[in-house]
Amino acid sequence: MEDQVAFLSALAEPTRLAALRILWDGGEHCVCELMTKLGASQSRMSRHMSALKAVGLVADRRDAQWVRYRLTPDLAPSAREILDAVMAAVAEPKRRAA
Amino acid sequence: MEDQVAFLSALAEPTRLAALRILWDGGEHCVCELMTKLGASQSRMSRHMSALKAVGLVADRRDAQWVRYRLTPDLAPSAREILDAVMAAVAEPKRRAA
DNA sequence: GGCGCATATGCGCCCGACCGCATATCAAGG
DNA sequence: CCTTGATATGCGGTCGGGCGCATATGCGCC
Repeated sequence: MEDQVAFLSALAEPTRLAALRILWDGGEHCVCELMTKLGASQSRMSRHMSALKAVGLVADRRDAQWVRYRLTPDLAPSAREILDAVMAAVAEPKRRAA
Repeated sequence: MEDQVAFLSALAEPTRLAALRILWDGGEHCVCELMTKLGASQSRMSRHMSALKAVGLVADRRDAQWVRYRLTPDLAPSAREILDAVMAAVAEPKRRAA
């Protein structure tokens, strides 16, 4: 169960959640793009991506001077389902609070 | 998005997650039962349940000297889906790490 | 090699989450 | 009313997460 807690903790942070929402398009995105879009400092964004990588949510690839992040393609099914549900919730239009 | 972060934060704690797993049977459970089953102190368990209540995950009902907690019956659909996915993951038999 | 852009990381700080302990509150029963 | 069992809460302490700043590292280019 520890895995799930770590996984959920990784999701439970605004910047990381927002980053995942961007990665949710299935494409690759460099740190510089994410930090710009999310208004985060460089070190902050780098660390957050590192945290997402640590729990296996994202993968990275070096491409020249950039590091391209993407969602882990073969994410475990149970994790995938959680992520799907969370992304669906985040993408939702505003309603009254739950 | 803040709501979702609070919601996920509530899930991202071992004792709370374990408590939800117990409540997952759909029934009502008092604090004394939860604290015993989870090996948590009284104040600790009370506070954790309070935290779950604060984000709308559980509802409570006073029954004589006990307070019976249960999953919020009319949980918002998006929240419900996340909870379902998480519970399914937690309930899963052990496999290789995600 | 030197420069510049992109990224990672060491370091120290701060703040909030979580805890235990003690105490308050509440309900039932004698 | 007093006690007893169940639950909530005020308080202080600890610990870890997240941050900025500075610096290191990686990479391409000239």
